[in-house]
Amino acid sequence: MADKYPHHQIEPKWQQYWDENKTFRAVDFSEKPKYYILDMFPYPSGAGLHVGHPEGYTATDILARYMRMRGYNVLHPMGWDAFGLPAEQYAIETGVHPSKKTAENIATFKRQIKSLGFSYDWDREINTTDEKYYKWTQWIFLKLFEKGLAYEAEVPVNWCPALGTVLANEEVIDGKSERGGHPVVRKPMRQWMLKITAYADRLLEDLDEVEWPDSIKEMQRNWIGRSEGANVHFHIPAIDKSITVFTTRPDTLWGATYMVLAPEHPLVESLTTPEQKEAVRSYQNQAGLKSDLDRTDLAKEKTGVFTGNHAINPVNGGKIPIWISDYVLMSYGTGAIMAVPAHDERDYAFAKKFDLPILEVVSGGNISREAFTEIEDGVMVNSATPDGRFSINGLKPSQAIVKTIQWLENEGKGKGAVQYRLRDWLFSRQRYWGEPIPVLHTDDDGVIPLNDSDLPLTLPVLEKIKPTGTGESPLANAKEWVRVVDPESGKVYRRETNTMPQWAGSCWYYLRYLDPDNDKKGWSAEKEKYWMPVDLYVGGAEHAVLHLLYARFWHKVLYDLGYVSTKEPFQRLINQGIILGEDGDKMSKSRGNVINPDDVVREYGADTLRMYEMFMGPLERAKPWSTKGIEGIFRFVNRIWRYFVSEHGELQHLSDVMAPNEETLRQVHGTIKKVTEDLENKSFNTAISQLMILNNHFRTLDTVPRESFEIFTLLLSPFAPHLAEELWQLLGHDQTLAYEDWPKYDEVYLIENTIRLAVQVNGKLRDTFDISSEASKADILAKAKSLEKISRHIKGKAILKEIVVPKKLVNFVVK
RNA sequence: GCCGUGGUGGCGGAAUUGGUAGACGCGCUGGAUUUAGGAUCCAGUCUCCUCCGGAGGUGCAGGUUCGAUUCCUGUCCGCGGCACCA
Repeated sequence: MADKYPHHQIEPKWQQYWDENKTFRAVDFSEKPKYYILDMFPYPSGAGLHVGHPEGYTATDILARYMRMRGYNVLHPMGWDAFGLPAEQYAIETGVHPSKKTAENIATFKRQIKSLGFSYDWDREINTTDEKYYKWTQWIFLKLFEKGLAYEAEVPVNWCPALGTVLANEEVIDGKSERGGHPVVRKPMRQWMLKITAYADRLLEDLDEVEWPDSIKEMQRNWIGRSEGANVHFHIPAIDKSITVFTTRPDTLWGATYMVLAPEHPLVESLTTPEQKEAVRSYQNQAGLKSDLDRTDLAKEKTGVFTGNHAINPVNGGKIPIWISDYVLMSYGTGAIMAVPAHDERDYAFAKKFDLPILEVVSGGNISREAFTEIEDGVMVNSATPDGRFSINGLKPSQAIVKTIQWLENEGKGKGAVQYRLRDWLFSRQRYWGEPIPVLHTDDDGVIPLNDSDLPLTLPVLEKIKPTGTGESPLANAKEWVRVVDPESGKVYRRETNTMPQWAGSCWYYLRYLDPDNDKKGWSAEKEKYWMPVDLYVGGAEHAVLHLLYARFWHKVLYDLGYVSTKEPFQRLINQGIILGEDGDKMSKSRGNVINPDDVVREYGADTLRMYEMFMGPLERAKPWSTKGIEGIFRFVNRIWRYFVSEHGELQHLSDVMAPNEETLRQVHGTIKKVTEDLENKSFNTAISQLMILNNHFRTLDTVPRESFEIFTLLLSPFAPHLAEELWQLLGHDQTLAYEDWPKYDEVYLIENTIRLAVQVNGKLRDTFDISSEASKADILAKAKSLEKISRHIKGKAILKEIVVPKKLVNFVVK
């Protein structure tokens, strides 16, 4: 009995070989077609790699290796998204500087990733915390600033007193901080914002140009949330001002029986009547105390207060009461709505609660029971101007919308408008461990951007990183760094102490890989033209919206400025599903179901881990880990090894002279076909199962023709590269197989002389039989009828129909 | 609530221009080998029945069809995202 596959020797041996020979270096500019295949780079956490990381990395690695063998010039890089809160929190707790902790974490991640044998071009490794990298992150910020896309604003932010910092919405879960679970309150603060809303339409439209999963595109569309409608002006005689509302249903203007303002609306103060002042103020206070979440939580029951004042409905002169309620958000539209209770569910609920009139203007529903919101089924009624000169009665709502907008525009009472759910991007963080924002502030609140030549603006080394407690970044503690004196004028400036969010570095890293050592530019135009766009981008679905939207936004800005040549950065996208614990739950330390890839590599080797992660099921789906399952793959690897390699380390069961027989040729070429097609479709699990089938076939042969085994080795190599390289060397080759031609199949060998047909009677399977693939329809029917099991079922019955599906089945319909 | 996505043996999963449901792997059962265990190898393994033959079966209920995991209608459940967006 031969030994087990000695992965402890073989895997490090080939990893070293690939390193020393720079086997996977991507060459800029080549006659070969290019293929840029990218992984979402990891945040190197202190916990190290978990088995979820290698899932996507293995998929891209298999494809990268496959594409090299298909003759492509492949760019497949890896790097580190290394800024972020955890290292800063760690520094605050332990006093260890984030740069030190980050370097350690990166070293661990790199060792772990390298132990899996991925074919990255390590010469292009990047690190977002490297000043040579973030110099260019800052440079892009200056471009955004020059274009007027970066601005400062007082905005209410999620202030977490315990962390002494402001959190992004995505870092707040259930009103508590994601890290630590501390309470979070809203507090207005001066912040940097990026005007992503200026690109809303293009971010939406260009989704049509990329090959992404529909679900991700849909999520981005929903996030952008474009809706068409009209802004309509309502006059308020008491204060002689008008309030503009946004509505998607201008057709229902005649049914607007009241108006609602957000409690924070600036006109609330002036239009509230003295009698209502008290009630309004107390409602405003209540609403102000609630976080957004509380407001939506308590939304089941509508609340609100009458301001005492009225507005004039512009279409019919009707006097309608103005209320305030927190179901109207200041942050969307104009912070004011016209309420049409008959045709809007929220308005309906509010009107019922406060006994406000409900007026039907679209017939077809039953407004005594519920709001009728259909815009295709239904007919406009009660909708004409008092003088009768304009009417939409009798129209479908969808037509009435268009007509009403035209009329509003002609009358100067409103205008067609588009609203987005998307908000501008809150871009500053009150943190130390991030890219410094390269601007100076003057005494009089002026902002002066740094010159390109002043970049990078590096982080000062702080002896101790601690929150200022005021909400400012710990950088504010670096007094000498903050104070800048102009040597010529002697003027004193204050540096910006906010830093950029973690998203910043990941918004353009795919460009830095193209030209990682360039210190004159972020990347060269020629290299960008050669390599972009990213042909395939693989990562977790948790980045479906934010990272991908932010990166697309930056890319479009760079496109407008002429720095990149493609409208979209990522042509194709695949989201890998998460790997669950053996118990089917999400892996987490608290559940104790975490699998450490180091343990798996030690016990089974990298080839087994790689193949198991691919064999578990379709890449996109969530799948539970199974220790028994990985042993099955380990057996497969060992069966290959033991059958073909003797205990003396020499090949066996092979023949140089024997030609493959018909069956072996069919199996080998069928496998080439199946594996190739599966790789094109990213169906790694079925490709591996086909390799198993071929290996099972080999093991039924005493002697396997060498040429057949060589093909098997090449087909196996993207999946289990260490094992394949070793076999390739044993087969007598003195160079890596990484650039061997991918095997081609010949249809000739796939033709079967005899085929097995199924025979059904009334659609039920009754028997099967073998017949020449060339047999005529008549022969097939005759033979089928002659089968004992068939004649039994058709005897004495009338055959109504005889169906022959070529190469598949025969079906008799009898009665 | 809305949007997206999925539901197939004991388990992971395979098969959709509609054509033999359960490939491959795990687990399980039996056998070989072994002092024994492990490892390895061979065979079997959707369920049920009156078992050389039948019946049922892809979340559930219907429909279209000679034939449905695949198409259509309704419905239930899991997962992900959004959540008063006017």
